[in-house]
Amino acid sequence: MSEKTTIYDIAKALNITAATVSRALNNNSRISKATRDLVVKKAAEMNYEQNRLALALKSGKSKNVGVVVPYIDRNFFSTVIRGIEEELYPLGYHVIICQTHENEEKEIETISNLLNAQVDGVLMSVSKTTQKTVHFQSVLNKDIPLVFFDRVKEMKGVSTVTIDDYEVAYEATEHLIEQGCKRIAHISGDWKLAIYKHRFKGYKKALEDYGISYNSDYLIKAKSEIGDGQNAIEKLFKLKEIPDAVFCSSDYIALGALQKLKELNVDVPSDFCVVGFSNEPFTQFLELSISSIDQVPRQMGKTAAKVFLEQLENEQGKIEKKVALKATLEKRKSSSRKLQ
Amino acid sequence: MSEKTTIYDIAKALNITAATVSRALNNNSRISKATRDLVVKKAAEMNYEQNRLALALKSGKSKNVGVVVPYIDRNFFSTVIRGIEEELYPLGYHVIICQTHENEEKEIETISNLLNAQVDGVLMSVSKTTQKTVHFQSVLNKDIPLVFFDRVKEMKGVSTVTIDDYEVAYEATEHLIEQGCKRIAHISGDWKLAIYKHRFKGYKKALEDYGISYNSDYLIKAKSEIGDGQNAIEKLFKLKEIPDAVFCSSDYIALGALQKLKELNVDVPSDFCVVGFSNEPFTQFLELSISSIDQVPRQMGKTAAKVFLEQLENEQGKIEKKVALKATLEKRKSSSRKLQ
DNA sequence: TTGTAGGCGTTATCAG
DNA sequence: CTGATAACGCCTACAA
Repeated sequence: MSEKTTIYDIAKALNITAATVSRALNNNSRISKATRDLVVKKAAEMNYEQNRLALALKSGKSKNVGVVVPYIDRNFFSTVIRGIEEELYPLGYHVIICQTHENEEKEIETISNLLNAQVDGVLMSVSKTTQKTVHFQSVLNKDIPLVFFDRVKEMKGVSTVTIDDYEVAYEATEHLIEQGCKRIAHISGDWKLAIYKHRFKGYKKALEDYGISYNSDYLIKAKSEIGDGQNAIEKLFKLKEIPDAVFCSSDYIALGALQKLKELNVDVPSDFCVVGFSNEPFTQFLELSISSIDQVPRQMGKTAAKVFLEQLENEQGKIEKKVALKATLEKRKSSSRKLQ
Repeated sequence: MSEKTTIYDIAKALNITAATVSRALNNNSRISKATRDLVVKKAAEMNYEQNRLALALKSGKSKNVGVVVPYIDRNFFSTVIRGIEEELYPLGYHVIICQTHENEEKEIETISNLLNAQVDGVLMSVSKTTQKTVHFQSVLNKDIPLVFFDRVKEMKGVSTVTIDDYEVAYEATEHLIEQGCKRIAHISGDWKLAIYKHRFKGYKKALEDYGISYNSDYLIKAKSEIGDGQNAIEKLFKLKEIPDAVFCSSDYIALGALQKLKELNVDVPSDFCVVGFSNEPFTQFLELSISSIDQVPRQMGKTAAKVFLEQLENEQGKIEKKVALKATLEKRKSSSRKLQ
């Protein structure tokens, strides 16, 4: 029972040739209905299942895609992957997932492994530390679609799927201004990642448009952890002109900020407003729920998958698509003065 | 540049045969250092990379494992997968992920696809709706290791990795008793899943051991959503003898319960204690943090991977391993009277 | 409509 | 130590 039956086994049992079996199973036009039925029946009887590996080797298409992310258990990434899987599974693709742990070396190695495994495409979010682009180039050199989502690297030949970071950051800042905030701080991330730069620019533009002068003391760069949010608030509250709002590039920073604000007995949102980024599940469960930006991760995954498929079709065209999805600001208590 | 170089290309360039190239690249003993160096150098020069697909077809080992879960973006599952990936990647395995959406048909189809793709093993958490076991049997029939984690089905030949649901449920209930709770309710899930039954039994045993008689009015079966927690509390508070604590099989239920309790102006934990299950990230971020049980998902993933590897080695032995990891109760505010 | 033969890229076996 | 050959399972010209 542990033996796998091949088309040869079926052929032998039916006294025909493997080629005929193959044709019958693939609904090839050049086959008589009689033998087709016969073969199909026998195949079922013998529990035949096509060996995708052999097919892959023969056809040059593995029907696998590689998905590379920093950490798979980050809510944002796992949701993107969910979208990718749901879009690609019905078409017969399998999704191979790999983690870089935000490590460039690992990313390079991973991509090489994926290429060796003959994936039909690579969908990824680049690691924070990544500087080189040779590994991306090696994907392109093999004419394999490369799609970046969220964390992108600008390169010729690769498609990208992002959110409109600039616009939504503008929108968030505008929202804070509308709440009556005058001294709006911004906690940003590592500018090596374009997303953080875009968010900063949207923030700054909104200030300008509303006649609020940009104060560089109000810009803090930090990692994305709770402690960083606490530290940032501590720092901001030592300034001569203490801010009255903060737009954070991460929900964890926003959470840390809120914790520290509570410690300082600052009333949120009356005296201070907070907006986060990512719409992590916890933001809505808090007593003092956190306004945040939904990055539509599932849609991003589905879109990335679709872009991959498009690239696959236009193998000659080498199309390079840049999609920016509309992210949405979820207004919650931490920044809703009027609702109080 | 889009051409992939094979060992034949190298052989041709060096005027030797492909077999020799293969040997050189695989550090076969029967090869002279001179030619080996020559080949290795040339291979690097020509950007040679081994085609895993061809190797897989030849060897019968794809170096891929399939991981099947209901939804990949559930924190618990994505963390398990993280553990699996981290354990298996260094050994050259790739992880293929598939979602069942809690649908038996999809689960059956998925496993069939995975088998066709010649995965070397299947690691999975069964869908809530699954009744049949034929698809699991078909994995075993091909002598491919099958490892269940968390949500298992008892079958000969499969290994399982779970947490000690019974013990930790006992521990949680005991903890509530120690807080002085006398009328402890339990919100359970669908008993088609063994985990829920085990948790109930642990809960019941603890009551018995402490001389508290079990009251069937205090047992509520529910799904795992916030609304279910709210409804449960509503129901419990209509009883003649209103409970003073609840042990929930899910953190979302615990959250819903707390929301409703607040609505009813019940003081937690002074007048009512709550314990959840899963240690979802949000439980610790809440103002009124929720006591919960950590299912050590990362460790579960790593363990499942190790068990898979063991099964692989003992291909003859057909060992069947049942591992129960020690889960830990994280005591937080929702049930900590003494700390208040 | 069906059979024959070759090849996808590797490795293993058997000679030499 | 190296070369030739076959085989993994499948598909697809080409020939019959």
